[in-house]
Amino acid sequence: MSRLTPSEIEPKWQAAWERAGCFTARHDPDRPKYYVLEMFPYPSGRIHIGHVRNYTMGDVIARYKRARGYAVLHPMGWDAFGMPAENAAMASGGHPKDWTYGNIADMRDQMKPMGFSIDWSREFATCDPEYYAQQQRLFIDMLEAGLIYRKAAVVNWDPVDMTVLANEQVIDGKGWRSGAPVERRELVQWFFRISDFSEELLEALDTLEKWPDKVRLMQANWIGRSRGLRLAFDLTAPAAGHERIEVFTTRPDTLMGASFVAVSPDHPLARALEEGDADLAAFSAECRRMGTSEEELETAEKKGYDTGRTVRHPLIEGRELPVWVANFILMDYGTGAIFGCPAHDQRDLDFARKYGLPVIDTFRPVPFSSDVESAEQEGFVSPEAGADAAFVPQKTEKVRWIDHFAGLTEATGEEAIDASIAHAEANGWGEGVVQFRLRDWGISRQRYWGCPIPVVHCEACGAVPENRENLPVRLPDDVSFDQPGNPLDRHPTWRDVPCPECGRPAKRETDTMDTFVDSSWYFARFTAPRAETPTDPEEAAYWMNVDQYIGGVEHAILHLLYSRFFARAMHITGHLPEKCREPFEALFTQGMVTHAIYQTTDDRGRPVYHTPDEVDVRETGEIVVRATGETVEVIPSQKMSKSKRNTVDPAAIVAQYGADTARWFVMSDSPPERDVEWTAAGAEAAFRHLSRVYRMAAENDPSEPGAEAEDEPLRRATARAIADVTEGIEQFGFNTSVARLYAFTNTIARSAASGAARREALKVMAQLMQPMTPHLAEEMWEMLGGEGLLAEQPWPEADPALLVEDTITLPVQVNGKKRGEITVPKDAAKDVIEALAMDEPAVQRALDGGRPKKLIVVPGRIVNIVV
RNA sequence: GCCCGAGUGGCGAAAUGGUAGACGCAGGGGAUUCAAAAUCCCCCGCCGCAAGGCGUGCCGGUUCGAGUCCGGCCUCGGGCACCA
Repeated sequence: MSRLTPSEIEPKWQAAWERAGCFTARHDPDRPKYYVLEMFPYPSGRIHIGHVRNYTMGDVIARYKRARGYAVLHPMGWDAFGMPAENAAMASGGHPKDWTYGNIADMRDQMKPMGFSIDWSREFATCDPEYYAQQQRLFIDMLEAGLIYRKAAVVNWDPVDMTVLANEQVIDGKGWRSGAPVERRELVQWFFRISDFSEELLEALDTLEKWPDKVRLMQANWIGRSRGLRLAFDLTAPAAGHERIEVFTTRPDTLMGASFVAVSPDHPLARALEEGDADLAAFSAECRRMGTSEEELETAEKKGYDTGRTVRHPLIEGRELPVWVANFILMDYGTGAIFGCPAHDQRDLDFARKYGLPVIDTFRPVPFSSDVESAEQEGFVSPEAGADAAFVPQKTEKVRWIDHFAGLTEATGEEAIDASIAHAEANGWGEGVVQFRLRDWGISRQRYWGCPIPVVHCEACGAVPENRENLPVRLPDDVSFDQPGNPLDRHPTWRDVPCPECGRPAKRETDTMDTFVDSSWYFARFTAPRAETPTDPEEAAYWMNVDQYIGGVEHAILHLLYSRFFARAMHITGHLPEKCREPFEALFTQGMVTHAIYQTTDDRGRPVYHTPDEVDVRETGEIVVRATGETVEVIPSQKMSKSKRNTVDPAAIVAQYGADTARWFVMSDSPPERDVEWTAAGAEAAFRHLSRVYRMAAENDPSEPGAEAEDEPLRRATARAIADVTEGIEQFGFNTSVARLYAFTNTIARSAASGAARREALKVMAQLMQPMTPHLAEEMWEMLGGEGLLAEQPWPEADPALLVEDTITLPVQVNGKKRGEITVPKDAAKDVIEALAMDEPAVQRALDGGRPKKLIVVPGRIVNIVV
């Protein structure tokens, strides 16, 4: 019996494709182009099954589009800068560069046997000096275009290791290595002016029709456009040189319910007051002993400090409000100061209750019945009357106002906000403003393994960009990681350079760029990866935009938003054409592959993680570390990540069953957009199926006679399979395409048609399987006498005449419940269908003598009898 | 805490508002075999002898008809600006 042997056929066909140059992207003005891109990987060391899933999806699209006649660009590269390389160097010696390039080599070696139709000649890593040289050029162009500036910003500071920590490295408010409580510290850093593009980035979301709605919504919320009022509260007595506090509010309609003003600990007034108030200074210091993440700020206990100062309410003569410093006010948003209206904001209410501040209703619900005077009579308890829940109705809901300054009685929140802003502007006590949540993008990182910021600091000339002919500013190789902090800071021969402008002694910028910068333009670089400029205009004009971008939802906001900003910046600086302002035409966010995490703890109580192949499941169900027998704690599934070691290595599957089986397996079963919990069962079944298909091709004999009458149904089934599989691929429903191919296999296997007819069906099967299992498909194509390489054949077309069915089966419902079925000619008249439906015995039984009130016939779909 | 998703048999899942469970896994039965492997065929949501009833996380609503649309919850996952 013929056997499928992947270890023989897979290398054979990979070599054949290579020889024929099938996957080299060719700029061909006579053909439509198609650029398919999967988010490039971080070279962590091993590919995991999530990568296989991601790149197989892209490969299915790439191979399909090639068969459809497109000039396809399908490149691969490495997002190669970042912290893990430095962590590895600190943990086990060695150099980040060696670690990174070693990992890249390993991962490339793992990926090539997968048979992805990638143009490897365009490969690059972001840590290649040739790449980051162009990134530095972009930086200088953007600096000159006014898109970059410097300002102070807070970072997580580890006071023991004397180093800046990433949010990820702050665990329960402590540094992950030192265990010391982190502090917030201000550093002067470089920023991209992404917030200048807030309005545009928001509005352009509407044009991204082939993006998932959820991603557009997440981005819109992130940019966070809000209309509100800016107004000032005058201090009753000037304090530390301040006479007023400017606040921004999105709910100016609740101003009559204001009962306190709160400012951020970083607000200039709070800082000034610290001088003469040791308790306040202590409070603020405590606030600063906290990480910088919004999550930490928002989930921390809300705390405040009464400054003893007061402000005057702008509209109520004689009302004075206390001024508090509160840990939940962000200096980065609005003016860093708010007024609190506890009756209509839960956070303010919690704060007011905690510190005994007044609660004043400004509106109540409109009573449901017309014969009562107030909501109270219907049992509503307002916050002012002691309720623990703030009254926060939808802004579209009508409420009854109490003594509103603009004279409102009943109005929705939206109407009230508009009226309030209009009133404030007309009477000169406030100004309507549009505020965005989006902040400028801070890119300075106090680390070695990143793209050096090409700037020199000169005492006379200030921050001066490096001369372009001196690019790249290369990372020095002779550095050590035996002490914390940035090795560039303690590298005098690299750091001390003459000023590019005046030539006097100066110092290089030792911060490097955020790695998000690297990934914000790599897609453009792939169009001309060896160009001496960031892009080549002709290549960019031809290949851009990315027609289909594929990646994880976890990148829905930051990476995609930064890339959208960068595309605009590159257009402004002349590196991309106008049409590239939105660089990704279509986006598909695939689900993550998740797996349980196996954790033990070391003698200091710190977590130790174990990979799935390091543990055994005992008969009792207990899961233990194979080497030590220690019982592990099983943490529920999360996305696979190197740091949690819950990754599954596809190498074992590939070694046992081959790449096609791994590819087939990750495309089947789960819909691509959904997360999938990895289980090893099923790979065996996938291999069995591929073997079966292989055998059917190997054993096909075209001279074998068959029942002539069976040829036609097989041709119909073939046409149906072409239509359904194609639709599945077009709609990213790869799992349904796979299901259709299973069904088609069964149909062929059971068909009594002639050998020749079966051969034709099997050739189509090979064509339809080619995107998913390319090696098997080539082997079949060859065995079945197909011309040339299957990878270069056009996609099969379904004969429309064969797709039409003569009769259809209609379900018959009684009161929405299915009771029977009728089979009718395709174009049966409505009254014929009605009569047939009424004649069904099961229908008669369900009617039970009742008379039909209404008969609904949905042509081609269903009959519903309403009694 | 805030923003965004997801939830359907024992399991992975399918289903333009129109037959819930296609296809696959696991399981059960059978054929072939001296036996086994491999292969092939059949059954397979739950309750019920059956007729039938109940079923898409929970509660309510819209509709002739809801897994699908609307409102309110629950659970799980993603993001929260220095993980990538």
